[in-house]
Amino acid sequence: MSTAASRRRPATIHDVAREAGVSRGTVSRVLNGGHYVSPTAKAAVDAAIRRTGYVVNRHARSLITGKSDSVAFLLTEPQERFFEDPNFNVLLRACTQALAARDIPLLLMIAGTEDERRRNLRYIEAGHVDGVLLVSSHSGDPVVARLHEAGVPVVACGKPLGQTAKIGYVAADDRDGARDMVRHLYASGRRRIATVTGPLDTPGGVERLAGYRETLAEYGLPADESLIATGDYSRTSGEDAAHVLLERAPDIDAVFVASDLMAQGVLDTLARAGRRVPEDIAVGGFDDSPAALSSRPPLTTIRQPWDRISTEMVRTLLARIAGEDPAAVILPTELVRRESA
Amino acid sequence: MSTAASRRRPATIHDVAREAGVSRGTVSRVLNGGHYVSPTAKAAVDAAIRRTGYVVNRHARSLITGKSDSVAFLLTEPQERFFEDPNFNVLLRACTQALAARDIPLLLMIAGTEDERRRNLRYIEAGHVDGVLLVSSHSGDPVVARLHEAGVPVVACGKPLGQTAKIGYVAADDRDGARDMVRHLYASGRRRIATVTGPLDTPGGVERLAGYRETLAEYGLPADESLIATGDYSRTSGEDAAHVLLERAPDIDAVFVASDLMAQGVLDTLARAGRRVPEDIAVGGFDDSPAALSSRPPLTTIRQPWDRISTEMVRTLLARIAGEDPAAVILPTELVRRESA
DNA sequence: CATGCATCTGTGAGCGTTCACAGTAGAGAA
DNA sequence: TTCTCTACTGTGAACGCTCACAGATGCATG
Repeated sequence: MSTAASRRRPATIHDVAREAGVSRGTVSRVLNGGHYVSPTAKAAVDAAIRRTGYVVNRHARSLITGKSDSVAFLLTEPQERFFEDPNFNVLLRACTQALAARDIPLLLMIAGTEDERRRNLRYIEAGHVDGVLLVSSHSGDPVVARLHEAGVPVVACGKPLGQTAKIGYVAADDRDGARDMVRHLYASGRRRIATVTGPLDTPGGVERLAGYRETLAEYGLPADESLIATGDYSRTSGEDAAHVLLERAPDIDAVFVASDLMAQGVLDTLARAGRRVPEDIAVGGFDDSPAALSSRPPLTTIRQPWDRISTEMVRTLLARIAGEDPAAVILPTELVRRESA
Repeated sequence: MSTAASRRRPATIHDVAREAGVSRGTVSRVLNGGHYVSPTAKAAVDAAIRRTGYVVNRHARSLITGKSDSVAFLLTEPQERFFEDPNFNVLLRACTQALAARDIPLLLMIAGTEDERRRNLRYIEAGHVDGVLLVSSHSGDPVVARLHEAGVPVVACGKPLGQTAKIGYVAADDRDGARDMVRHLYASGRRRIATVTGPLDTPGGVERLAGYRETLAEYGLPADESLIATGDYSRTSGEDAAHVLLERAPDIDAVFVASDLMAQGVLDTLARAGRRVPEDIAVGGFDDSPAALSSRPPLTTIRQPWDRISTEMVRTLLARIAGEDPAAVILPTELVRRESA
């Protein structure tokens, strides 16, 4: 068994070449696509690789190619959101797997504090990764500019706000999703439709609000600012926002909430205020997170195609690394009807 | 500004040496601890590093040292658990940050399918990472044996069941946590205490059940097998288990559930069956996940020290990589009293 | 028969480090 | 003085790979 040799010292390209009776160059060519290699040579090399258990040493390769064949998943959120938001999990998992399919490892980086931000940027700018999948919803994030300036390929999740630099991104069609939801509320007979927005320095905050406004205008409903409350995507901020709305406009018959988590908070407040959902007030969420199913009643919500977002992010980033120009990809959302509206 | 040079081609150790007026060797020594370097030379090198913006090329270093200065976080769970279980998030985040503090990148690997498992093992066995943080609760996982066999340092999260190989791990004291909870239920006057266990091929499944049994015995309560139902940590399995229990033993006055998520399911079923919590039946969970707070009523539960578990995993793994023998670390849990019990 | 072109192959050089080793200088002991 | 020891420094030689290049072969073209 020559496979036993794989225990002691890992086989090198030399070992494979000797085993196959060819030169290093030929083995290398087989490894990199097999162009300009005769069928016989290729077969011999493949067999030798199998026999020796050879696996390419990525460090040696990277040293000369200057590429690392790895990608960073950089999260520049304050920590709470990472935990509370199930979308991050789906995103992270799907990105990992989409990359794994291409044999590219994913380096997970969390830049919550200033110190972490510095460390991670240093690492990335040193060229230790070929590209960055960026999750950073808040605008004015200095990281985006730094990365762009350093010439590192970046693809963001969600449109980076307030960014002069042209940077690729993949996002769900927030605005259209919001429109769908408000249309649905209108179609079920609601006319006093309020909204709880996300933070207005996030794309989800502004875009969903915009969709809400457009749809009201579309139906000729008055633009009443007292029907708009702002939250921060947390459950408690949903509770607070609902209080505000009930006080300012007790006659509302529907609320479009910009996230399921906040919608849960809204449901809590509504229940405590004795309002029945959906009989008295319809509630629409956004995200189709697990919370949407476990809430009482189950939330009608907007599903974002997180797995497609992930695969598109990976695809776009790899294209960017290969030299393509940055592109924006907008993916459609889907209305999920449950009992709350 | 000599910093401008950092844009074109990254500075090498050569550049730093020239800039500082010393040899490569001296720069290298400064980089690796600064032993056998005169104060003047060190100062000159430090200044040169700052001026040139030099960052060590890890590939070149790894090529010669044979170490990668990176660690894999390997998840061999079926996908659902990863999403549903908030503990994974805390664990992943804390591990990432504990490693980042030592400038060690974390490679996230998910081995759900057989194909992914093979790919990841190949990568790890090729020596591309120095060690593995393993999250794999089910017993008989071939990955554990493979990694151990390949001589890769591994630290598992939770005690690996059914493993002959001696492998380091870090875990919360499941058994003791379960004892605390059952004692708490007993102290509040309950005498017909049922339990919903986790899968019995997971440490959390067997250990928490063991703690339950021990405590009943401790109080001289009869060991009644009809009071024991098994779930799979999912919410729906909690619902089902509660149905089973109510049917088999309608007179129960308390349930110790081996996870908060299942406890939520139990609460649902109990509510539908018209049983009041905690008046009729007390419910105790396990994990202190966000679900514990958002459920009605809020769950009395057992908190596992996930941040400490994470830092201990990282510490133990690094020690293992440095040559220490594998060690088991058991960390204490904490009873969190809320309204459900 | 020379020429060109496409296909295939081997050979050095070098990527940016670390490591082993040889060597220097200065301090203290014989 | 001479020797030894310690602190420090510079110099090849790797590490395992890819890349550019040179050379070889076969086949069609002029």
